[in-house]
Amino acid sequence: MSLIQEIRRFSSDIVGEEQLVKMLEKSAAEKRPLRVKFGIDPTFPEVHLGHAVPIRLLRLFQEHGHLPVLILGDGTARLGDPTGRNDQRPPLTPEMVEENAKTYLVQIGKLLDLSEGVCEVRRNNEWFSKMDFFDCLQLAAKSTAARLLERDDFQKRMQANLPVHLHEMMYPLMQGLDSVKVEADVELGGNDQLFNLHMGRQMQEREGQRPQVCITTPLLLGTDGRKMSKSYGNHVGLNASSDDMFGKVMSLSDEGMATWFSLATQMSTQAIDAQLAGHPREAKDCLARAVVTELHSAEAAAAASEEFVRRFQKKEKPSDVPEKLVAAGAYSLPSLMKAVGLANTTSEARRMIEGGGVRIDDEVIKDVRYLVALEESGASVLMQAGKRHFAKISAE
RNA sequence: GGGAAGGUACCUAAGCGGCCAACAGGGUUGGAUUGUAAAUCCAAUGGCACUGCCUUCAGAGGUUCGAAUCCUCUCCUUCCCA
Repeated sequence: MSLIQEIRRFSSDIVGEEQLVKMLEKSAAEKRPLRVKFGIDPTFPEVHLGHAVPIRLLRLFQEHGHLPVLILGDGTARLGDPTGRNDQRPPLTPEMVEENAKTYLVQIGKLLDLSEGVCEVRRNNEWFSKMDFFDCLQLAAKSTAARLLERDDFQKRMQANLPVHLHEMMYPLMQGLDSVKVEADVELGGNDQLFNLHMGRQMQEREGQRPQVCITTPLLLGTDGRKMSKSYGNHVGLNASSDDMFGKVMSLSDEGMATWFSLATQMSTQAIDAQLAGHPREAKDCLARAVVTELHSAEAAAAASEEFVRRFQKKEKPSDVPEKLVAAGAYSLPSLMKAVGLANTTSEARRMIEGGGVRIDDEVIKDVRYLVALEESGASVLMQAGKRHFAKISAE
């Protein structure tokens, strides 16, 4: 399959498709790689599979000899992309951003070769930190209020009588400036990024550069069918353990499977169709294996699958239960649960107990005043809270 | 600068002097069922040394036996006019 065909598979919109075809031809003839920009703001400590879709497309370009320009938005992260948001997020401190930026590189490195020569990693503070107020004014002069207010998010917020802050309108301009600074030929992003990508294209044109081609990738929805986001808890982190990742994928709704197959795995369309024709559970197992294989290993995937069957289909205990040590003594059950982290508060622990969700050594305990006797050093009990959480508690 | 409407738990949103830890829906959590899918049903949903106690209804004061509810000031948001 040619590069352009593969690109089409992973994209939902290509602005300047004809231009892209010509660029690819020219690049091949002149042996000059295209500069393909992808920017990500280190606003959270975790990168998830949703982010992985454009990254995978970026890798595709890389495999074909082009140069990924990865922008870690340590400048833009301070502001935060208002896309899809109807509230302002609390501003991040430079320290938090730096912390996140480091882990981002590790996580993205699982999918993309970040070695020098085959990839360019930039931080946009390189230019934003040097701009003074008048530079900012100049940047603001690059667009108009009407143009920026066209954005869907802003429209919706204004209709709902919610605030739209001035600095939020700067975000697309900042992202556009990135494109100018790195002289991007192509920029990738999720399909909610179209507006921002367009801005880069326009700004480059104003600066006398060749406008970038904008490619957006379809959105990978979270396991519950909503937009994948950490705050919904429906995301699959690239850093997640193999068991966790496998379990998350298995909890995916059936409707989402087809998209997940095509966006989160490397499988061919034929292989995917074959899977989808079978039992949904088997298909999902195959999907989960594929995902875990890419981010961990085939062995880890096989192990995670077995573990999953053992735990949830056969309802056996997990093969390794975290062990917690406590001082010898008798404990009231709710406070012990809080102490070992199976509940956030004792009230929460009580609720679980009353709801029949707590077992000690396989026996359901419904009495909130139950005392766990761990008087002798070395004594231990197996505690289960809910379906997934286990702890082996031993007395010191 | 002038005028109007608002700020209630994770979100939406009732309550407008005692029956309020606060209606309802969403979400979340636990349970049943199941393919840890969907759908459905039940329950819980501020904290704690839990038949009680403590801290909440933007913030600070005040009125009252008693305030989320009334008054004063402050902070924040939106809308209209300039």
